[in-house]
Amino acid sequence: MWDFKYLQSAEKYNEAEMKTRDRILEMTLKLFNEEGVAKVSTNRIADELGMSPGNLYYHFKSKEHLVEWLLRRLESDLTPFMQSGDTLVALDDMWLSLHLSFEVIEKYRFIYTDVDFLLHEFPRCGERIRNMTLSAVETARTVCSNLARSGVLKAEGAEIDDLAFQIVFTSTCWSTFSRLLSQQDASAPGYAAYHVLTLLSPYLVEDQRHYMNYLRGKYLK
Amino acid sequence: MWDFKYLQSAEKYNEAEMKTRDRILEMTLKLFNEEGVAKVSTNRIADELGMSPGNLYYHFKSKEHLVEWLLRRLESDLTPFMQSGDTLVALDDMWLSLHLSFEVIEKYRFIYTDVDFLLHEFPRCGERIRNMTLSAVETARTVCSNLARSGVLKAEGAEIDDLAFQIVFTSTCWSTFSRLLSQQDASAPGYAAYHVLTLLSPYLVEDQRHYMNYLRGKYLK
DNA sequence: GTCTATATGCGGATAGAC
DNA sequence: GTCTATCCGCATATAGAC
Repeated sequence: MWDFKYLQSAEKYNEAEMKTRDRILEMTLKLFNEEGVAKVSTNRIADELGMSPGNLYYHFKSKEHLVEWLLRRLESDLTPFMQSGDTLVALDDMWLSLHLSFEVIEKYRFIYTDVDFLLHEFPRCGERIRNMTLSAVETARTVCSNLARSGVLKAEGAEIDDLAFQIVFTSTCWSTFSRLLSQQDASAPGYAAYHVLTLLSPYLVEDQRHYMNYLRGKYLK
Repeated sequence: MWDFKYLQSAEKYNEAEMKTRDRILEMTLKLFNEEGVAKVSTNRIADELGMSPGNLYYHFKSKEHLVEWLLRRLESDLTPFMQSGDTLVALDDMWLSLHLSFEVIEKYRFIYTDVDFLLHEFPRCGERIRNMTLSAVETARTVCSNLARSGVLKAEGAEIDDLAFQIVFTSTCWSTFSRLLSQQDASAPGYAAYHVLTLLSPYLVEDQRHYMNYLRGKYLK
């Protein structure tokens, strides 16, 4: 009987805690994306939530932990794409996968626009970002190899390596560059996909290139 | 007679002042590059120079002014390359121009690695960086057009625009990405040139592509 | 030009009451 | 879980003596 009550109250306890934790993480993500990690203080985050700084620190014991948990979320949101390397054999599959992963990246864009700050300020987070990026290169290489094997892509050896590298480079740095070029930047994820497809374009076999130009065109309304 | 003396002393005054100003700017550049604008305080810069904070503020009345003067230097170091668009008709010329401008960019890399912070913290500087980048795109477009006209490059219209855009994107963001991938990063400017040449590669006419692969190869010791 | 001393405020983070 | 109050340190920037 009180077992049940205990469980209930434990559940309630967790639910409430998770709710506050999530509210904090969501506000943190919003502010970090909008104003940058360096400029947004923990006090500021608490303020915007109508919450005391003490309470925020009850849930996350340092600013670094806020970054770390957001990074975990990014990692887990990207996992499906990182594991799909071998299932992508057609251009269509690859395009969809790219497009969806850019939406994830755009959601956590501060990780990329503030990467240099994170590298210096929170080395442990920097290490995670580095590892994530390195395995993204591996995934991209696998995808390109498979596209080449299935005859969609005409590239070999070093060309594939360079291509995979440039795809990840573009994915990683695009938000920084697009924010530099214009303050209002709603269309950023679409253009990232556009530019990655542009990188692939010259290596595609003729008929696939036409199809891809059709896909690319859709990003330029 | 005291006219002369007056001039002399005015000169001395300026020499001394310029020397201190330059020492400050050089140390600032070094520290900003190594640790980021957000992390390096004006007190820290003064400390490293064995100088008082008051003295530093006598020469530069705010942190923003330090950034602004370094930005001016970057702009003036890049000017020759920005104006050379129409004189580059061979691949060789373009390559050399690229290589040299990457050395300049690498020298002021903090401008690029901290661009998002600068955009938020010092909007006036952000505006300058944006304008600089936009005119770099214009220059790149001119260069690509000329290479196409002289038969080195096989590209037209939208392809040239995309290419120019990607060249500037790569130049701008390369240092951020290379720093993400490895802490020790001496070879960064070389690799930036390598990747820009890789972007051009598929659009070059046959014989030029072989020559360019030779150039690219030199970056991979 | 350069220094010492200092104003002023905000940053991250903690203690202890409720 | 949440709040109030607060510690401590460092940041930018200035005043005024030398």
